[in-house]
Amino acid sequence: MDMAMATMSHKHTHDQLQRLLSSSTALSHLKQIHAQILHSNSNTLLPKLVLSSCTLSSSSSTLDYALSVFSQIPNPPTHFSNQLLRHLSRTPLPHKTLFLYHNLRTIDVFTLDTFSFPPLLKAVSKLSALTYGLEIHGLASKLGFLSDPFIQTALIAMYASCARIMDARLLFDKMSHPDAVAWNTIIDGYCQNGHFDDALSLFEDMKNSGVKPDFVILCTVLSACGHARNLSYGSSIHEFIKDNGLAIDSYLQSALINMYANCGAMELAREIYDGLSSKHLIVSTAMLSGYAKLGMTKNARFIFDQMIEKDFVCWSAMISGYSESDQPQEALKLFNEMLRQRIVPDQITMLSVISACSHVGALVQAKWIHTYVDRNGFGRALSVNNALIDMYAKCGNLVKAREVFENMPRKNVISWSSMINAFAMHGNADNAINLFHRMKEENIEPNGVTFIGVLYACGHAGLIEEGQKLFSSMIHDHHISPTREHYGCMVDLYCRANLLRKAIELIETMPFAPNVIIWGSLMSACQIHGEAELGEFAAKQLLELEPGHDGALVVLSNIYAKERRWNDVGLIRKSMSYKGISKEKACSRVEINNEVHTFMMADRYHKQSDEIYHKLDEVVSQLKSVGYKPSTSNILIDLEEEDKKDLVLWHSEKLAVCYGLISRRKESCIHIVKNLRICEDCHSFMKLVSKVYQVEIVVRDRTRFHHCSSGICSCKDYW
DNA sequence: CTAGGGTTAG
Repeated sequence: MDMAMATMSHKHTHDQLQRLLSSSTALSHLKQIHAQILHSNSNTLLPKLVLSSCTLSSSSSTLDYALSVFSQIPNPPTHFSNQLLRHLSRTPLPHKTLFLYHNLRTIDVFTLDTFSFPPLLKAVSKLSALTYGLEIHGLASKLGFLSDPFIQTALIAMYASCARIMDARLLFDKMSHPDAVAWNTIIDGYCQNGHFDDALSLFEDMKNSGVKPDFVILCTVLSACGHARNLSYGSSIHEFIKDNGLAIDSYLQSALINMYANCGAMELAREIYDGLSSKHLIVSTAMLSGYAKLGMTKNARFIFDQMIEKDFVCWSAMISGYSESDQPQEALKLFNEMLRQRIVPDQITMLSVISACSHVGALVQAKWIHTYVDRNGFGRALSVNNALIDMYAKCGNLVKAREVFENMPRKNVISWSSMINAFAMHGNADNAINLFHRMKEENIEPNGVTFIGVLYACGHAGLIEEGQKLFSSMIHDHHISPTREHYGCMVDLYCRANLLRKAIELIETMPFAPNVIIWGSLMSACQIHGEAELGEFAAKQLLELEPGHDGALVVLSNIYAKERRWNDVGLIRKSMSYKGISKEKACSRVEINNEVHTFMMADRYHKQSDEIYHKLDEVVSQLKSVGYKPSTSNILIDLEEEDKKDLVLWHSEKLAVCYGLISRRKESCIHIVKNLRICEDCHSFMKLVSKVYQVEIVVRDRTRFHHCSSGICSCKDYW
């Protein structure tokens, strides 16, 4: 490489340049060769340069460079643009393929031949960009290419991955003699759309039609078994492979391992895995994700760390493993490490990362991820934007969530539902409901999830009648049969409004047995409205369903504590410690000047701890002068009154807000994320601080957001 | 010697 660079100063022959092109390993080097090519008029080398830069890396900048060189080539031969299309469609950044397609279209329609369509459709499939798919289908039709079986199969794949499985099926049924590839594509299509049982029955159809299952189809079917958690069918395929003495290649190995792993049969997966002499990258990824899905992230990480060769998929698997197993910080850490090692993520990686960011709830990280997404061309994907809406909402920034939503060129029912849910979470019921009506005006059909959002919004804003109307409209106008979750929303709506009789009536008449969530909602309502007797009943029902449910035990003891029945409190505490149950430790994070600080109750780990407690004293006396009285009614433990006051004052969110007051820049709001529900005392504390110190405070607790300013909270004390 | 399908991440 150094030698190559050293020779750049003098003029090169065509052959020399060609050799340099094949040996280049850096973009900067290719750019120098580019200059030489132009200088020596060896323009016939430009295509070679384009392909070299593509194979060098699939990062956004390298591909952009390749495309810009391509655009300098006058009249590129079709076979060459096809090669480039094919290459781009296989990178993690398939939208570059469509970019090239646009350029080609502006040159001349007939630079596209039948060979151009499969890669184009592949890119469309990866992006699930139906609008492009339809356009390209139309173009292929105009050019008379639809009888080409390659294009037919690619179209089936395209429709299937754009969630139009029926269109895919129609095309498939039109094929007179579908070959193994076509069968596989349609079976895989059903899998992608979640119809695993249909996929398995199509597999039977295929066998009956006389087409012999090949390796590829066996892989697809095994994967269907995994998704359908159909261990018996999966095992029977395994038997079939053994009986027919088929050699098991690395694809089949990973398909088998994955099937067992997805069915939760890690021992069987492990059995195959341990027997392998060399652990192929993909096989290891399958094992890794099997463990990750079961929440066994340590086992997963062990495999990950032992892998010598890692691609973006296994990084994604590990990241999503953390993200889905309640370790979002680890997920983000790993993503940073991935970028440091210059591994290019794709859309799916980004979805996991965005989801991890939502779980963490830190706005700085959220904004950083958003910038990254936009700079690297992921911002066009519908699913990515949907995830961004949810992320901003869960990070407390409704304005940004809305900005993403409004700027989306295309929205689907998930986009609308996410935005409605975002408003609901923040107690902004009016906007949630307005958006719901706007959605209907734009003829987007709401689904069951959409209604969960609006009903939740109504419940949290005390809009009883509106909620009842929507619930009935869902059933009668939209023909959606309510699930247990919908009933849960309605029960909660009545509970919060202190219409406990109606809540119970609904619980008794609904066609489901009440679950933990429904009893929990009734129980909390009783606690807030001081209905000790009914609350005790609900808590006991809950404990019946889930003995040792920590929330129920805590609430039950709170109910007793409020009534000063210390004996009963003691009994519960004893049974909790006996069963080894304890309330999850409370912790709060505050984000100040792009840094995240974590506080536990009464902790002194922070380096400015003294200052924080000093501030706390000051704040407390300030608030007391405007009428604040520490309320100890929610303290579980039977302590002397004075000690309880200290405990409640040392709640982690109070420490966090004091740190915020010390360190925030002027005018900025204080943003706190708490892992549990905020207690009554902290809630009034926050409201008063927002008034006395004229600061906006946003608290995300376990279930919702509280925006406090000028002494008022967005939840209207109703949570 | 340039064309379609597979395993792993959601």
